[in-house]
Amino acid sequence: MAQEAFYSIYPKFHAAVDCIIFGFEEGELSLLLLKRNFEPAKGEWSLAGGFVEEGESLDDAARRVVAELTGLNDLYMRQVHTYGDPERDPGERVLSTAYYALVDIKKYDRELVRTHNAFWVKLPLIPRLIFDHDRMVDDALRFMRYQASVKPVGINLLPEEFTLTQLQTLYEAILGEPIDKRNFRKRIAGMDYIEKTGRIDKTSSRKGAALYRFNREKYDGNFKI
Amino acid sequence: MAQEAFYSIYPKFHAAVDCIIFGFEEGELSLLLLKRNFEPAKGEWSLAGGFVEEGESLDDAARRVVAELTGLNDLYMRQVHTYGDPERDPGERVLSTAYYALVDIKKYDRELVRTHNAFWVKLPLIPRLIFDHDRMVDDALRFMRYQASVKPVGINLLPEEFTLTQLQTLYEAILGEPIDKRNFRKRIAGMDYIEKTGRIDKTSSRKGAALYRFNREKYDGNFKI
DNA sequence: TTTGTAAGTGTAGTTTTGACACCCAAACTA
DNA sequence: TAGTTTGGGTGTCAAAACTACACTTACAAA
Repeated sequence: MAQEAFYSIYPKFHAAVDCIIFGFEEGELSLLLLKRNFEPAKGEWSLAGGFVEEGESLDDAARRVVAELTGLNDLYMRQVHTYGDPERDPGERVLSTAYYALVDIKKYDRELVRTHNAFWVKLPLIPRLIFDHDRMVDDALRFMRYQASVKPVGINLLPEEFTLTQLQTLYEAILGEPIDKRNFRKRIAGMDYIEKTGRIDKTSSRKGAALYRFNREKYDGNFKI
Repeated sequence: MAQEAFYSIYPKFHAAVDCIIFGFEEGELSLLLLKRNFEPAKGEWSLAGGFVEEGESLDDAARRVVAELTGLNDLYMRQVHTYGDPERDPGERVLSTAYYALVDIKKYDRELVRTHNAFWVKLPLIPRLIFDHDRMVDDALRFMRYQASVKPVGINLLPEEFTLTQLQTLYEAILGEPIDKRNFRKRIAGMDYIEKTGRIDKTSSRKGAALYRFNREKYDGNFKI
């Protein structure tokens, strides 16, 4: 294309994506992190990342990186921020765009994760990460918390059907503070897009707890106008 | 550096920044837009943009682009999003990171703006923009509105000293809805970081209106803990 | 001195939020 | 089979936050 001539005098850069993959287990948020058995920074901990390929959008690159590690497609993912400090990667200059992903921690491909030498690490135990990945985690966590406080994205960390106690524990983990059970259930009762399935979960208590599910149609109907 | 070998097999891309420059005048938000007298897309309207240079961070590139157009440094600027669709620029592939900037519309360098063939356009009159710049404006506006609802970033659109009526009109423009005068003033009265200067603005009314200023120290003291 | 303009001020009703404690259903055990 | 254990489920009241609403004031200009 003739227009290429306009751009050719400008520099080009490597472009990467780094993914903050959240899971939820035993009442705590976890991140899926790589103990790198490859260069650069072999032996250190990092986020799951990869270079953007020709003809691939940033969003697609992030989806590919997460799918290669977990076997999961169709995850809830959002772009967080792009990091462009010339010194951020000590090797060569790389622009990196961070995405967060929410995973139902029961579902990922354990074999894939093992072969990548990746591990779920609970939030308070996160080790120091390479480059500026610590900051990416901070920013992603803040952004995810904000989103969770505004719309029910947290649902993506739970199985299709969940109990209200699970949902409350999840939100306590996300927001980092205890929530009053009755007030919480009152609020949920006001959300018609979180609906009883009629089924009962018997694993968590003798009495059994009602299972709920998220109804996307009702939610979109309420808010998309 | 030896590590460069790891990256050299991956593609490189042009990286650009595009800036959504907000101003406030006559009770309405405006954007500073370019009527392009240069290729590509000569004759069409676009955001102020530029390519990232070697050794320059994304933030610095955005500051440079805005400074080159307005003569202003030290503006309030925030990264909005990075756009990476391979087809987004019909010329050649370019990753573009959008930033918004808030300008006191009294202060910019008129000569610079004129030579760039740039114009302040009130929000409802914004023309169709090139590439995906329309979407960038949407995203920036949504993000700026959110930030303004949470912290007093709007202040950056006003002169150092301002009246409460100006401030209210500004917030009405940002939020797009009328605000009750007494409730607004009650709320502002509760913010000790918006303080009376003791001076009076006589330009807007016969009676004269008290001038206020934003006290950054008090604000940081209240919220940075 | 009259008139016009924007500045400035308080209250009462409503809604939202937050604190708080007990009974229930079922399974397990003695 | 009675008793115990465990998490599930439910309502009220007080405080705080928010919303609606209308008149007086100071000054300048006519």
